[in-house]
Amino acid sequence: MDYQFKEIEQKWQKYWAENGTFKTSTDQTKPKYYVLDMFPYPSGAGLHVGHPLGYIASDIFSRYKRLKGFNVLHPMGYDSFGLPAEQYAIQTGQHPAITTETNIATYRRQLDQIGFSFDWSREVRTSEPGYYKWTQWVFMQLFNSWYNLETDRAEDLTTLIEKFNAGGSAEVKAVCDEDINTFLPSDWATFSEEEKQEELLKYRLTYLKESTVNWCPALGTVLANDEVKDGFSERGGYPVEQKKMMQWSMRISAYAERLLQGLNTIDWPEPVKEMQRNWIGKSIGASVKFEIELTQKSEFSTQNYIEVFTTRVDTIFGVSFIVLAPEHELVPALTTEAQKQTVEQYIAQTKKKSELDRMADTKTVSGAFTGSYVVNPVNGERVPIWIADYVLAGYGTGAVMGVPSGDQRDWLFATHFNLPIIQILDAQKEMATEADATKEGKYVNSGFINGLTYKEATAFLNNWLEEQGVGKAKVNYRMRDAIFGRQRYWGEPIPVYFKNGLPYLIKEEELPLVLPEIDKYLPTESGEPPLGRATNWKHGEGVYELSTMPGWAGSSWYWYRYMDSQNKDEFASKEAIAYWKDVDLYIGGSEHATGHLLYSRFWNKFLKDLGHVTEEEPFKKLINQGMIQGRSNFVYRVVDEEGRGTNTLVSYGLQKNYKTTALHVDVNIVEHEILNIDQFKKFRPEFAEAEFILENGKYICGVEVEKMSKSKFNVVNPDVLIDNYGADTLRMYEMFLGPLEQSKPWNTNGIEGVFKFLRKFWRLFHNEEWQFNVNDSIPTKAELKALHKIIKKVQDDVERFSFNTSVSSFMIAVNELTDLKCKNRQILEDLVVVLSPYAPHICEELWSLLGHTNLSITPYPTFNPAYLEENEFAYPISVNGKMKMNLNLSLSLDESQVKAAVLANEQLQGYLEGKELKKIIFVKGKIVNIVV
RNA sequence: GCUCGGAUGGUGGAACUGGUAGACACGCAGGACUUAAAAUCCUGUGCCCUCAACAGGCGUGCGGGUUCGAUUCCCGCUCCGAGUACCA
Repeated sequence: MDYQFKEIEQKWQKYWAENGTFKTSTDQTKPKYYVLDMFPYPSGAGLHVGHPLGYIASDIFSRYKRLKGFNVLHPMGYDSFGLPAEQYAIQTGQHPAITTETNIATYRRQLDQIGFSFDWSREVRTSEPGYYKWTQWVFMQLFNSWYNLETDRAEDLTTLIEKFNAGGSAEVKAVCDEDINTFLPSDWATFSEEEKQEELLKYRLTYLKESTVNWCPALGTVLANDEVKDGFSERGGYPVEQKKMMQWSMRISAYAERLLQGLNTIDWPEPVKEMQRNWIGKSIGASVKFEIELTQKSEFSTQNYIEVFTTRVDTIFGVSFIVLAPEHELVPALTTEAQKQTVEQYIAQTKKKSELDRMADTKTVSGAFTGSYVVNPVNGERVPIWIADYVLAGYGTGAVMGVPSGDQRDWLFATHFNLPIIQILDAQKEMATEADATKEGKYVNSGFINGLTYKEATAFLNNWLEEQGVGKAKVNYRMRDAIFGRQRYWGEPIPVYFKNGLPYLIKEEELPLVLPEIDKYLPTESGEPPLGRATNWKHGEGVYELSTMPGWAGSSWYWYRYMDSQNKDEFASKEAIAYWKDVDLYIGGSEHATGHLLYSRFWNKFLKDLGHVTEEEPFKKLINQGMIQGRSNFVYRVVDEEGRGTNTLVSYGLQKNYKTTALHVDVNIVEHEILNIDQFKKFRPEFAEAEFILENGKYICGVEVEKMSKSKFNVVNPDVLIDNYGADTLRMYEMFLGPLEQSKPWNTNGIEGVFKFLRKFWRLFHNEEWQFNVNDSIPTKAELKALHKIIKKVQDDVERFSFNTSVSSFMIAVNELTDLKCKNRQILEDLVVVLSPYAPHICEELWSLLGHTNLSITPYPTFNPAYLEENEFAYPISVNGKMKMNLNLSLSLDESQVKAAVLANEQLQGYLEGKELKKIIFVKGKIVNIVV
């Protein structure tokens, strides 16, 4: 029989499932290799052709590694908490768990028919209580921990309390809230239980705090910074506003430096690392306190200075003004009676501007003078205090020192408001049109640092400021703590209850805290989160937390659960973690660069600090597969004089002769841009009687690359392709499409080529009557050469994730062996093994026809370079990089023999015409060029 | 604005450390088989000049450079894509 892909694929998928072929266990005799895909959120739309791209690549790699003798962990699961299921529940009343279950079933069916080698016995679902029990458990560990700067790691809260008992707050160097109290051990002892809890909350790695949050009214929840894009929610695109709320946060800022340093130790794409570096946003500089001028001092009870953060402390003699963010807490007190109206007007004006306006409008200079002054600590100069919205409340201290000569924004501000511009470096150019931020030259107009260079001045000033107690060198990070609560239903309950307004953890034995049933998935009438509707959502006297965890909670540790997914006593056993350690290869989209991938690194480092895991970084190597875009097809409807659509459609090439409107047409009824008119009439019944203006007898459609979406009729469903060509063809074609990491539009046009290849491959093993036919002859040189070329090529390609080029090489190899009429068993066996990661079903079938079993763990054939060696060559040689001629030369000749042979060559002699032969250029023992 | 990535035939793309640019596939054209179609196979296919062959010229976004030799390295630009954005 010819290649019957359906039969073969069903047969082997069933076989793999029944025999547990890809079930993995810890095997100390083999080296481990952990290949992980970013697990999907099971959306209702099912998989489109873009989703499996990364899974296919990771599957090829996993299968290849198994052949290479590794014990491969390659699991799959679902990130099954999330907004869409909940939005659907709000609309229909159907429980999100049911929606999720249905969607997962679809995903599973679609994944299964592609023939992945996942170990499904390890499947995880983040919305299962058996799983989220451990997400809650991690939360509890974070709640019970603090970050000790002296040991530079997280520690259990008991060590903090010990320090409080021993030396009071002075003993402690921690990453904590700013408003901590200072107290002696004796004070601590007198604190009430409530007071102690309140103080400890400021140190916990997950803590409750009043903070400004991104509030999305349409979704009725807060969002993390990475879930907001340009002032709109990432999911749904609803407007987001700033709001002050009591919120759970994760003290990820404690790990800023380690998260930054860790990037140097992992093999990730540079753009992702760069994004994380920017997100962490480390800047090295100094904080400086500017004392507020005496006249206003009386108004300040707690603070009589303004603290600024600068990366250019060396420019401090050039300060001609101070700018505060309009929201800065000292603004009301600093504003003088005379300036009150101006300032209040300005604040009102900036408040009106939305986040978006403020971002778009970076050119207009605006600001207001408060009427107050500070004193520059280095020279005693009076410096006016302004407010302006180019200073952000959320970064640094919300205040900057204005140095117009060295900073372009300060320059614009100074120019606009006529403030002095002071030259500070002798090498600075004229500052008539812009600031000069270069650090060259020696300082001038700069008091005691005159004559120093940038490096000297910075070091000197940092010291000086610290000695005077008015400043110090400081490192600032842009990364904020991550908001950890969502006012939604479909997420992990936070294992906390409240007593006297303070949070307490439930006991570990009480885990999991199971999500309660509620009547409606909406906030309560009083505006509480949906969990407020649950009856008896109480812990003894206390009420449980009503927020749930954000979407990223469950995905921040899931790779550990795969190591031991059924464990009821631990999130994973010590033995499993010691064996599997970390993820060797992680494949997924780059859209998670500053979300999931950062939070996962954070939790991993935390778990390491507590000794629960062994590695500092969770994902050794990361690959971002490119996005598959949609490729839309269009038909062109002719529009009449009045602009109404007619019943006539004109082919793409002729449309410029008419007035037309473009209409999306289902890509599945277009092949090579030629419209299938019969199917089109069914697709759009209103065009059943339409007239078609054709070119060369065909209707040609227009093409555009857009996002894949139902409304654009450009979604290609893998099910259809598998039905027509089989999973092996789909797998190879997805790889053939182009480099894995490159984004590209999907185009089904070339799939025939891959299908033809698989059929040819099948035929290598059969005679004309479709009988299985291989022989035991001795392989010829040519056959061995073809085989070893492909062994080497695939090995090299897979190791560098260049899967597209191997597909081409397979085609060449099969063409060569077909031409050689190769039926040799030895050759074909090795070929099957080499191809099997790419096209596992057909290879399993042929492997069994060859009389073998256990293809998935058969050793990868050993490459023997001897088969590729050649002795005689006829190859072109250029002279002076120009002319080309063929010389038959033996590669075994040494250099002088080659020279003699070249000189003796008649053709060359004619060309040389007595000119001297200067140089012969060899590459890999071959002459490539002769210089005369 | 900044950072990163990219630009190669009609199309997707190949060329791994500079060494025959365009592999492989699609498409197109022609042919074989067939009553016909499908399937399969064969041939051609970067552009220009040429009836054609031979030969030649031009060719990897643009302009320079290094080199015996550049798609590859360096400098300067143009365009496209992604991320980020008043971060002091």
